[in-house]
Amino acid sequence: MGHGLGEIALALGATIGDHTTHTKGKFGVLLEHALGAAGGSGAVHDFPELGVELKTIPVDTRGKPAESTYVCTLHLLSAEALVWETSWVKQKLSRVLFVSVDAEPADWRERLVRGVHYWEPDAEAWATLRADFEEAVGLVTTGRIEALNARLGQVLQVRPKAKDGKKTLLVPDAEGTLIATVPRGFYLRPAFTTEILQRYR
Amino acid sequence: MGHGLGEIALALGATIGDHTTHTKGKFGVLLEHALGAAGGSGAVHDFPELGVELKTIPVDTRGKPAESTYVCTLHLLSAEALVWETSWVKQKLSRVLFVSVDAEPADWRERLVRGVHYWEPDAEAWATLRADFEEAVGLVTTGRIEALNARLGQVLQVRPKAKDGKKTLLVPDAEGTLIATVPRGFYLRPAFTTEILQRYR
DNA sequence: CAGGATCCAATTGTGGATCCGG
DNA sequence: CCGGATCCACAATTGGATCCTG
Repeated sequence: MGHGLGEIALALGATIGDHTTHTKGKFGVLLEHALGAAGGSGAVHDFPELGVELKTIPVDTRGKPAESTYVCTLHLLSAEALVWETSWVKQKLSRVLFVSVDAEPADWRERLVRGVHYWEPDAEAWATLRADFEEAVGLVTTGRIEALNARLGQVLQVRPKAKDGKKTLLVPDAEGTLIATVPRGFYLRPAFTTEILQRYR
Repeated sequence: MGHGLGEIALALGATIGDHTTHTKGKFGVLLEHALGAAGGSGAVHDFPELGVELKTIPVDTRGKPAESTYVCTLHLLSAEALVWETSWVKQKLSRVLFVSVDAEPADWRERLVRGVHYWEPDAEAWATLRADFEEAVGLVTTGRIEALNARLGQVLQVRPKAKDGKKTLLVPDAEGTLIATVPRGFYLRPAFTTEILQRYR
C-alpha cells in the first residue's frame, strides 16, 4: 500500500518498458507475481488454497474506478459453465481481493497502490449477480445470442472480447442453424465496483 | 389523460402556432388554463385554496423525464426566502400535481397527456431537499455565491436563469464588496422526478 | 486462446444559456 | 422581471473493439 509500481517492478526484476499506453494487463500480472499468486492461464483462482481471486483495479484520484472489471470468458460449449451454481462467474466472485492502483500519472512507475479490499458478496449482491447471469445465459441457451449486449445486467454485463470483433465462434440460433458470433466475457460495471471499494475497506 | 395537446388547445380556443421548437413554457400555461389554475405571476400556488402546485413534465416513451424541473427563483434580497421554513421552495414542494406529457412527437398537437401524479414529499425527501437548500443558501449568505453551481445538491440544484447569462444582480462577496452576478433558480434533478413519477402513480 | 485488462468513438447526461407571455 | 419551462454544447459514461503475455 502506497508502494509505487516502479518500485515493485524493480524489486521483482520485472521489465515493462516506458510506454504510457499499451500496458493494458501488465500491472495485473505484475501484482500477481508480487503477491505470490499462482498465475498461469488454466488456474481457476489466483490463490488456489484460499479460493481467492486477485483483481487489480485502476482508480482516479478520488479512489473511483473509471472502467469495468473483467471477470471471465463466457464459455458457450460447456453445460456446467452455463449453470449458475457451477459457473466460473460464481466461483471467481466468491472471494475477491481487489487491489486498487492509480490510473494516473502517465509515467506508470509513479503510480501507487491505493488500497486493498477483501470482498465476499452479501445476499443482495449474490441475488443481483445471479439474476444478471441467468438473464444473459438464458439468451444464449435459447438461441438468441445476438440479442445479448452490454446494456443487459444491473451489475454484471457481457461484452465482446475478440481482436477486430471477429466472429470466430459457431453457435445455434433460435432455429438451430449455426451462426458465427464473437467471443464474449463477463464484466462488473464501474458503479458496482465503486460501491465495493467504498464499503469493504 | 390520453388527451392530445392539440385537442386541449382547440377546446380552450388557445393558439400556439405550428413551431415544433420555441414552445418552451407554453404547454405549462395551457394546462394551467385547462385545469382551472389561478395563473398570474405573483401567486404562490396554482390552486391557492388547496396549496397545490401544478407542474407539467415532459417524458420520453418510457415515461421518464429528460430534463430537470424548475421550482422557483432564488431570491437573494428577502431574508425570509433564505430560511428553509419560510422559503418558496418548501411552500411550493409541499403538495405538487405532476402532469406528465409526451416530449415527442415534433408535431406538438399529437403529444398526449401521459399521467397525473400527486406528490407530497416523505420524511426522507424533505430531509434531502432541506439539506440541498441549506447548502446552497449557506454559500449565498456567507458571500460565496460564485462557488454556487449546478453540481451542488443531490436532488435540488441551483442554476442560472437569465438571458445571455447577464449579471444583472448585485450581491456582497465574502469581503462585503458588491459584485455583479447572474439571477438563478432552483431545479429538481431528473433522477429525482423520475423516482417520483414511478412511486406516486 | 484464455487471462490480464484498457482504449476510444459514440451515446447519454447535464450545466449554463435561452425563449415566450403577461 | 417573473413564472412557464426547453435548448444545446460540452462533459461524463460506456458499449464494443483492442492489446499483450504465457
